[in-house]
Amino acid sequence: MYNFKEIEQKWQDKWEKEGTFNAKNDYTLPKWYGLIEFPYPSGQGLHVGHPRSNTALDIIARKRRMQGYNVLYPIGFDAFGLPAENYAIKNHIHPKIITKQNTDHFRKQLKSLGFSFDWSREINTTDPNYYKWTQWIFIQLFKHGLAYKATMPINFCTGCKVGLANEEVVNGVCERCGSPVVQKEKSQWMLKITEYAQRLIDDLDDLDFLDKIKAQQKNWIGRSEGAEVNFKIKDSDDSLLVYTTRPDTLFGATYMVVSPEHPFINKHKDMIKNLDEVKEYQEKASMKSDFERSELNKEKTGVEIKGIKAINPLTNEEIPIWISDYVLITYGTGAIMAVPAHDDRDFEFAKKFNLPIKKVIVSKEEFAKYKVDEGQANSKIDDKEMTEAFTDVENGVAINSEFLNGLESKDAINKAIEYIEENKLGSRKVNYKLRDWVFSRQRYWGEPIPMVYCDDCGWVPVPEEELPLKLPEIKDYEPGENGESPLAKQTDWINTKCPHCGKPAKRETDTMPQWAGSSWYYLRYMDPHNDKEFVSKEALEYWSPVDWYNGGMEHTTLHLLYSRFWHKFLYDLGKVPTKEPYQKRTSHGMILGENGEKMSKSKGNVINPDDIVREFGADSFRVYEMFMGPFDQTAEWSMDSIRGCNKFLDRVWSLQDILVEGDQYSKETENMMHKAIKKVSNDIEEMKYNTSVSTFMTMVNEFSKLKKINKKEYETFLQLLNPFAPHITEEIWERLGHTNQLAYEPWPKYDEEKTIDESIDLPVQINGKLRANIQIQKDEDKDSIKAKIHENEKIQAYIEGKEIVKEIYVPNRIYNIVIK
RNA sequence: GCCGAUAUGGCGGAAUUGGUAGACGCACUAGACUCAAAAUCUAGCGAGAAAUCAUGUGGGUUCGAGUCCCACUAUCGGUACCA
Repeated sequence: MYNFKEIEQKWQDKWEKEGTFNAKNDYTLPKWYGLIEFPYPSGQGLHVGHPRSNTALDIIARKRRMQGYNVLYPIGFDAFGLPAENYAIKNHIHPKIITKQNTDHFRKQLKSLGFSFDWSREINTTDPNYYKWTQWIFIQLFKHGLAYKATMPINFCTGCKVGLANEEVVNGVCERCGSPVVQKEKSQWMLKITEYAQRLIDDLDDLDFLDKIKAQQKNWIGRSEGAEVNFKIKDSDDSLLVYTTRPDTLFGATYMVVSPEHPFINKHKDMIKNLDEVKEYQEKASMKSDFERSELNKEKTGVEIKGIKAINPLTNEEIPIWISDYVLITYGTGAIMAVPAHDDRDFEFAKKFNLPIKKVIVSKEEFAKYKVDEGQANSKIDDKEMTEAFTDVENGVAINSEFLNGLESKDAINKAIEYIEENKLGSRKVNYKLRDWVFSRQRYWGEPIPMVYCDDCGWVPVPEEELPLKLPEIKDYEPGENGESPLAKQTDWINTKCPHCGKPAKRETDTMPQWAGSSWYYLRYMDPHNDKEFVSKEALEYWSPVDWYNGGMEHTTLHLLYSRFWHKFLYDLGKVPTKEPYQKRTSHGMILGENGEKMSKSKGNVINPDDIVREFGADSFRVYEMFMGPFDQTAEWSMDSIRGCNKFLDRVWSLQDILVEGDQYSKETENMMHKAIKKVSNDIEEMKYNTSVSTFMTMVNEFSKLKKINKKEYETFLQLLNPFAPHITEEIWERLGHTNQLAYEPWPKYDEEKTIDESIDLPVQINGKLRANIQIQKDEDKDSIKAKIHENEKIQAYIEGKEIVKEIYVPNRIYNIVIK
């Protein structure tokens, strides 16, 4: 048994003292920048999921150093956030103190795992020297019109008493506390991320992100193409604008629907005959939480707005207008034309309220069957027969639609838009699901938004030379009943002078969301102690972009999107040199408890990394997390398995007992050594760590079998294993007589020639079934192989008396005889 | 519903991308060492008496399919009245 406790402490101390892994400020060297998501220092301490990500990229960082790169592998803490604040409210301890305690604990835990972080660049989002620049970026956004105040119906969590971004609402309840979320009108700071929607899609093309991550980004942005069309209101100059992706179905629009919040209703209240009924419906809808609204989506509700009719611009028919909450004010124009025959939701609504259903599209098969002639209305297809809407764009042909008749849906859409534009009825339009980012939080523990409101000048940013605008020390963290920030009670702090005109003015009391600090942290690492700029130009030019970013799948939509947005904004200002922040993004799978369930305190299946380090050592922990399964997939924790990894390292240590001299690979191992170097080198790049570890195990088995390992072999082995198990390998390296550290030894090279076996155990199949193996030389002549095979007794027994149809030889791979 | 993924021994998982299915590890069994146990070491370990059968199910392509194609099923993750 090797003494991992002593060894790991020894090397960690040495690394710390010597700053072994600090990135060099020599900008002439080839660089590599690896990034892991900086942790939120929770009270629970490090989770076993953190080391999975950290070890994976640590391995790459360590390999890159051995390959001669100047490596930046930084670490910091994303320390603003609700848990610390909620803890503060409960226990009356300042979040700053909690955060400091948690951060110290995290730092100690991370250090005990031997990650090659550059601790000299540690950052913390709650440090005024850091959030100074977060505030600075906000001011730039404001100055360029991308930050604005708007009174918006926002998601309001009844538990946290705080406005939430759409992203923080899960199934209608608060992502953090699980309380119901209701709609509330509130003046909020908003960021115009929608302005970047198209670029956030387009620029994905040049990035090396996992496909599923790109897909998630695109889904979230949710681009759709269609048209906006105006429907005239009868007996009025007004019209109602709708958005549709299916302008080819215009002839089938038999009614319209507006969302309960639509201004149309108030505007025309004089014409509405059943105003009370409509108002009552509006009221009911506003009382519903998001949860109820989606919960009730099975059963549609609505009220007809009586007294007002719209005119279908293509058929000139009068159609009714309804109000219903299945139409959302936040998407498109907040109003729709309903085509019940070709939209599932409209169909359901029409069935319930007995509205006409008019079929204007049939499937290609149906179209062929009825031989519907172009330009001819068709009565053979009975609208009443429909039991569900026909929505397939790929397979539709227009009917009963005058000039669209006979066109396939895709062409019909284009023709319809052309017609609409020519006749000034509307225009082509692209829509996105993505909405502007609600950037205000009515909370204490976040970056103060550096804005001042002056009655005369409006919103004025805090002058940049006054940044950071520090978060004031307060005692009461409880948010106000109406959802105001706790800062709203700090009159001393609020009252200030207008930076513009000098008159008395008031500070913004909302703070930034947790996403803010993490939207640009990768930039600060490049130059963390700069007090003149957020990063120096030289550092940016040298380190940009992040070469490889790894983190959890839970952050591949929002965090990634938000930081890409900020980065693009900074790029437009000429402040950063690249269009995108991260060149490559990968994600690790979750680690579940031993019972296959998500680790949680309540389930009692949480594994504490400290216990694992104490019992097996950091190296065993690291090796196990890499061995447990494919890196990008969910894996269950197994104590038995980690013991196996610990045993493996014991055997690595024991190889010292069978060490012999030698400065060349021995004959018996040469082939294996070259293969192993190749395999491990490639595996690391593809994050196939589990098979790298099995390669190491196979090597140890082989050396044990040979009962010897020479110095050269041992050295190469240690070099390959070093990124995975840095402490034990450094220790043995030293014991082999080296005075330099393994961490900067050049990565071993392999010779392709020598990875190829000289003699091959060639499988021989008959009709695709394995029947024998024969020994051949590499690239042996086919005739010679054929002769050997036909001499083989086993084979002869099989082909005796049978007709040989053909013989297939795949050089050096397989030989197959087909018989009848 | 939509998007994405996954399915291989008792278990975690390998398989050079169409070429010997089950590498490596765990668990298990036997042996060595020990008074004994643990640890360690050695050997065995998909099913079947065998022919053979086996990579979620059913088809297909091929000399040859875990891998490719078609149609399903199950599980997991994300998302959802987005017109």
